[in-house]
Amino acid sequence: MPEGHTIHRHARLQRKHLRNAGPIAVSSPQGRFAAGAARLDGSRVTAVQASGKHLFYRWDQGDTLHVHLGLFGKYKTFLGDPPPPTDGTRLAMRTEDATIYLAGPTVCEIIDPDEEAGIRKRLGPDPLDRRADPERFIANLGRRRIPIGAALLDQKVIAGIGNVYRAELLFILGIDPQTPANQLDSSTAMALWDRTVTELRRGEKSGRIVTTDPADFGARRDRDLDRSERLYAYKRDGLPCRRCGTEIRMTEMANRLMWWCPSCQT
DNA sequence: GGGTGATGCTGAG
DNA sequence: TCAGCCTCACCCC
Repeated sequence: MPEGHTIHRHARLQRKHLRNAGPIAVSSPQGRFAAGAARLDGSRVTAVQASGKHLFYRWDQGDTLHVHLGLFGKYKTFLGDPPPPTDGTRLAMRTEDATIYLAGPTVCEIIDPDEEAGIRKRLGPDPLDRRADPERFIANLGRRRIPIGAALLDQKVIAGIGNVYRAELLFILGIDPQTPANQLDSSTAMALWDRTVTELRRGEKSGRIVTTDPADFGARRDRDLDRSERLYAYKRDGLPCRRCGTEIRMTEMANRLMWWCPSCQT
């Protein structure tokens, strides 16, 4: 379930359990991270940081653990006695009161400072980072001729947007996904950044992606919405646009499926 | 119980 | 451009 909001949420929630807990029991039930787990076992976590879709854990013996969930990766956290790990559990971290299981990540590795610098260098500004500079995002767009629908998935342009938010943000701002990135005027680009910040923060808080207005469905909170009510465009091909009634269309862009309203997004 | 799709990304060609 | 990787939740019998 991982776009940037999920990763930042994991960082925030796991920080509570891991940071300044006692020594952490680290293992790799599945075995594929056995050497790394052995190296971390019994150490303490001093920080958990999210950057785009990457997670970095600082350990007091100097190591940094790097995790990227990819498409399939999932965390599960249990308070008290955890159930036995599944066959796919790559990493288990256990403190006195919580156990965190990680399964299916694309990346779970111990890295050195140079490697971390390399990863960070490849990332554009992160809308969930309060120190992020929107001007960098605008400058990045200005340098690309690719469609904005492709640029938003490029983590070097902006870090943390995934396939759902790409479709939703372009719909909300009424931007045709085919528009070349360098042809967005700077006020539109700034509005796109601002809305991205708003929506990702909203997702980080609630733990789910909701871009519609609950009030439109007679609901009070994001969590009260049915699955079919949460989004404007994503996976709604063939259904009427919530704003104008035109059929939502589906196409492929940057190797991923993309949904948009041909009448609202021009 | 089996089949399938998924909110990601890389590296080979 | 495209195959490949990683795991599990969900859907349909």
